Amino acid sequence: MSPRRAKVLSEGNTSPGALRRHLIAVTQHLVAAHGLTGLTTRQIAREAQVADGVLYNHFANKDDLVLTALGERATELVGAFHASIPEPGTATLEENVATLAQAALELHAGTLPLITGLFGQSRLLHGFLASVHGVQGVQTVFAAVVEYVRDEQALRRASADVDPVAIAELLFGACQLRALIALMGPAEGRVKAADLDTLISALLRALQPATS
Amino acid sequence: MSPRRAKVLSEGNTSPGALRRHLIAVTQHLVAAHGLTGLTTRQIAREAQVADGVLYNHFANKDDLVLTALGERATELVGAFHASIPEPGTATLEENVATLAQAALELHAGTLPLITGLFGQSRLLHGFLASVHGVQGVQTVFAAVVEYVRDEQALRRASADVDPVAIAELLFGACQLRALIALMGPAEGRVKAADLDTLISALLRALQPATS
Amino acid sequence: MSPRRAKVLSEGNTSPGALRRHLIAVTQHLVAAHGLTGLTTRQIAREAQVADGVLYNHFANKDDLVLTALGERATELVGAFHASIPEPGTATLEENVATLAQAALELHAGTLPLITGLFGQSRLLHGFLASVHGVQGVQTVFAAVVEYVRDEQALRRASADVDPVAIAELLFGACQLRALIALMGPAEGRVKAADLDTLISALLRALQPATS
Amino acid sequence: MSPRRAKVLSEGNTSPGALRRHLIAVTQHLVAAHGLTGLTTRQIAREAQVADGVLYNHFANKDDLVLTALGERATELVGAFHASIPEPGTATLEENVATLAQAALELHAGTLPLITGLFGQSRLLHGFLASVHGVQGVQTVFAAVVEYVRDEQALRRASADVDPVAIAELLFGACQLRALIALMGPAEGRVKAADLDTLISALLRALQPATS
DNA sequence: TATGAATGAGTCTTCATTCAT
DNA sequence: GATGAATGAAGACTCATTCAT
Repeated sequence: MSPRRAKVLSEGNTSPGALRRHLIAVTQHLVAAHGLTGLTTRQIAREAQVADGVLYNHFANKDDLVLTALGERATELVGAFHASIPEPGTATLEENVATLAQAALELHAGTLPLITGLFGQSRLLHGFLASVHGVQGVQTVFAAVVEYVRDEQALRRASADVDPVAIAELLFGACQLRALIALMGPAEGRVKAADLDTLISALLRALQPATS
Repeated sequence: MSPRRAKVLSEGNTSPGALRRHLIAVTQHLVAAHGLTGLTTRQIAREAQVADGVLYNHFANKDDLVLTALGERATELVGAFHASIPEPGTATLEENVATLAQAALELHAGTLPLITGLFGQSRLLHGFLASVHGVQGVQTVFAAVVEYVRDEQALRRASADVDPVAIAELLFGACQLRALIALMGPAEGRVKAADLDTLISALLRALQPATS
Repeated sequence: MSPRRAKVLSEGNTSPGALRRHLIAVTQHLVAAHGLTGLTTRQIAREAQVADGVLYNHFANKDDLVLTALGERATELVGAFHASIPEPGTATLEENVATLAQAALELHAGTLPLITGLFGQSRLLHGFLASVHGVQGVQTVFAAVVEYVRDEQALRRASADVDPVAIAELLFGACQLRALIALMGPAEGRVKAADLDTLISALLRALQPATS
Repeated sequence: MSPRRAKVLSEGNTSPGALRRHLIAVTQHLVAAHGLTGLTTRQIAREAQVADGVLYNHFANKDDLVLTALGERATELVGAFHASIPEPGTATLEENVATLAQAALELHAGTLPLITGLFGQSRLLHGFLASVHGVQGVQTVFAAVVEYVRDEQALRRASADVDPVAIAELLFGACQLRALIALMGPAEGRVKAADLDTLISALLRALQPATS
């Protein structure tokens, strides 16, 4: 009579798209935990406690599911990062840079495991980039940091002599490096509250206005 | 005494292990061009213009070949980097940082495509790390940069107030970031002479001795 | 709810595990007909009129299928033999020995082709022995004959001077010998009603009570 | 100049066919030790300390080598058995039956591992049977036992009422059974001096002349 | 004749995808 | 929509055989 409901979904939840969301969540979880490389549709189905075929009722194919899951997660992470960007001129520059560094570390720690298996699979990679460009693109993240630095320069809290893009590259790069190294270690306790102090000090030296 | 030779190998090349080297080179090329993920033994064989089974006359299995190829290439890149490290106190600090940055960019641009598909395949990843640790390990690269900075600090050409490790992280991180972004672009013309000037300026600001 | 059905299975046969049983039967047939040595998964699939991969939907791997098929068939044969063992003291000793001999011949004729390819493949061999020991073990077959002889000795229908184990060895051995020789002949018409009369006479001479 | 000599062969041994014999011996050894199933040409070559290809300089192909090795060994074993057959009328019947039983056990213990992997490979099996028929065939072994029994019957040392063929079947069968069971146990210490006393007693009962 | 690397058909197995129910 | 067995194209690897030297 009524369409069969997947066992996992609580009985009350018959809203259309509930299973779709469940599959996305499971996929995100599996990718974050074990990477893209070993991921099979059967694993996803089993972890989701759902039949092997359901996937194809909600997605065109595996790539579609994976890309959707990755895209959504990336959008979340990007959103979280944007929300963390401090208002220029408030607090101290040091506090703000620390905030940015922490946020950047979390962004990369979250992002890197997702995309690590994407390179060399151009179809997936470009699908991912396309899906991420559309919404609140990744490049906006970088731009936002550049923007922040520029604003602080305008406010004379940062030296106008340093290139804001270079600062953003140094900040993001160091965080990405740390995230990548963490990825090579044991799977547990990936990033947590890393000690970013020395990095921040060095960046502040680069930013500091000329001591008149 | 002399066994059959593979058709691909030029007639003059009868040196033992020629095909082994050929397979390694082909594998390095394929990994650099398309990543580890889609790499199949048949692809390697076809690209090498050789029968499917040859691989197993020279390597224990696919992993053995891949690890050997990756390890050799990494060792080459590491060696090239080490050779580029300037002597502290010679030339100007700026010239030296520029040299280091260029070398770091080349190192990461060469390294990243190799290891990008390694994450999530712990067997391969750890095999790779083990094989690279043995000789002139990767970690020595980072240490060498730290060492260089420390030496310049001792020579008073760089401020003693900045953490050498932080500088190395910023330098390597920014280069890795650029390499990763290049990886996402069109497959051709990966690195070339990148414009590192703004990065170098920013780093120099971080390094500069207090203007007394 | 009802999944796709394999084309081979008659339309009426929707019982779960039908294809599993089909694969087992096909495997038993192939092993009985051509032995274990040349048996490939593709042969099984083709003979079963089924795709190459089905096997792995129902069994962990080829060994699992083969062991299951062999174990089931052996259990059947052992069961049939046990059912044929006459009640001591009933009928005549000669009739009973004839019954036993016929049953033993059938047991060995059925068993020998199954295990003939097992030697030298210790993994399979031990798997088979383990799987057969569990239920109504093979060794119970031998013990049952020994038991029968002992009972007839207690009833004074057989001489107490002869070793029951020796009688069982002679009986089983001769039947195994015939089964092996049949295996070497043309593949068709393996056993049929063999002429066991002379064997039975000889065994009865060994069993006969001392003519006082 | 002089044709290359295989390293294993002592330098003095340049007689043609020496390497051929070496390969046969190695093959016999390997088959006896590990059976036919896992036997590869490379194994043979390595064990023989010889290049992979030599085999094809002395034999048409692997089957030819294997069949030759098996045939020779079988002929040896058959010869040894024939040599053991006692002269009818000499010694006691019991001693002679014991001698025959021991010889039969050795024959089967040596033969069975050789042919165990042959069933189900009709090409090999029939090649083997053909090669053994030619010379001093296997069936002559059985016939010789029948003959022996018949002679003892003529000498009145064995009852004329028992079928000599049946006696031979019982004797050979029991020995084959023991050899097969030994094959299923641990690989070491295959047969050795088995306790055949009870078997011999039982056979003697079957053979004993009517107590007039 | 001996060498031993090269060959490639064939083996077991995996896995994204389909589809009858 | 949901189910889960069936499908079959690939993938890694083996091994008897060939052949230039």
